[in-house]
Amino acid sequence: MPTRARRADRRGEALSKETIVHAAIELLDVEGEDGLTFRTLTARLATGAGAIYWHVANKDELLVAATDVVVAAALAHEARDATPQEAIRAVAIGVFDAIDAHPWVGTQLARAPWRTAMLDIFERIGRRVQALGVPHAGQFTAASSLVSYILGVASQNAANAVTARLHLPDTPRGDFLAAMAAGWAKLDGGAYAFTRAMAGALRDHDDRTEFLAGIDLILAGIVAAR
Amino acid sequence: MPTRARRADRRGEALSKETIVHAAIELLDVEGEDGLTFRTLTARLATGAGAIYWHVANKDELLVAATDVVVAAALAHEARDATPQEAIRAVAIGVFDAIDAHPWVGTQLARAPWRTAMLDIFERIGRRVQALGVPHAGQFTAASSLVSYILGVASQNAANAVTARLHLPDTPRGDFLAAMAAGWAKLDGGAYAFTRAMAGALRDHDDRTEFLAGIDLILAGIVAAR
DNA sequence: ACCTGAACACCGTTCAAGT
DNA sequence: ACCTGAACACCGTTCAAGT
Repeated sequence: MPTRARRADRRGEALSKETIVHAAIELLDVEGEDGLTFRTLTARLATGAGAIYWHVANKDELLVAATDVVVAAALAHEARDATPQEAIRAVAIGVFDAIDAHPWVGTQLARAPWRTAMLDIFERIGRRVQALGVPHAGQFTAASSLVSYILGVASQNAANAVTARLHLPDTPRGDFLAAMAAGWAKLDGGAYAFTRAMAGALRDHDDRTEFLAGIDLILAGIVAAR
Repeated sequence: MPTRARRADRRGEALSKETIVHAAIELLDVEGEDGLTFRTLTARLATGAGAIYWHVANKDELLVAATDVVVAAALAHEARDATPQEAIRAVAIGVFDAIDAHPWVGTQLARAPWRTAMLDIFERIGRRVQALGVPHAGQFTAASSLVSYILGVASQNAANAVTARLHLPDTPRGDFLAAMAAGWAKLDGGAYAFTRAMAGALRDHDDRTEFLAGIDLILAGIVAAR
């Protein structure tokens, strides 16, 4: 009975959109962005391509659903009795870490905006912007600037990590930064005077700290404009 | 003589990396991100796939080179006798408009960071951050926050435009925003109270103005922290 | 040195056929 | 209603063969 044996492979779970999305997330996490194909997915779920298409319209819908699951998990717990600034930082770090753990989410958020995932982030941030006392006319700008910054930096960070892993696997982050900083230090002192001077800062910086420092910069600007 | 006739198709120009990159840019602009394939490219250049691979290592190198050309053009003219703030705004708008005109550049900058294109933007911004009087220790954070914001928002904007064009072709921007705002206005008042309240702001906002307002927010934060 | 174009190893998606 | 898996129309890339 091949059918029984195959069903057993996904532990008796019936095929459903949820099962499919979770298998997709696992493939994306383990094998990377290119690791998810309808062939790897049908193999893992021990089924045919048509079965997946019965539950899901196409690959894009699958990616959107997977992104929603990860972002929802990242936003799952809300910090109570925190200042608006602390709460905004918490959301930012939550999204940052989620994208760091699932780099493909960064690609996805950069490509298909204003779906559920992004809306949830916007809502979370926006409430805290209101709590900050920003007048109504400035709330849209403040919230969307923060969201854009968060998604932009986090995605770029993830892309960096993927590129680094691709070109120099098994290289510790520190070694990679040192190598890149060495490259900056060798740049032309005329055309790239600033970048060159930043080589040291690049080598010693911490992505998360830097990310949060940028959030604080925007928060300071929001408070100053208030 | 088929060879002569084919050469004539690209107006006597010999095949070179430059010719190839320019043809790629044209395809990307006219046909969109998916419009560039080695088949459309060989058809346009009236040659074989191997000819292109002789000049270019792979599709990724082609995309990177195309991005560099567009960004270099966007940064071509530097504003003289401008305040640092004005100069930063000018760079930001230049990149924004370039990505708006060539949406595929946004995707590219979000995926393959720290290549020439991004480095050039970083350098331009960084010099003005220095001119702003930011102490050395804060320059890296300030410059990379600005660059991240610029690329993040501009890319998201481009992705939005592409999505809109894809799903609702021939719909004016205003109609699209109105439809989206109507969607926001219908959101659940509990879970999405903030987003719902922003429906009006979404409908009436201008992407460029909003983008610049975010830049000003960060600039205000940088000046406040100085 | 540079170009040709068929061939290879993949994709996402469809669909007649099964249960 | 749900699943199977072969088939279709594509991809990027390679490579023996030409000039």
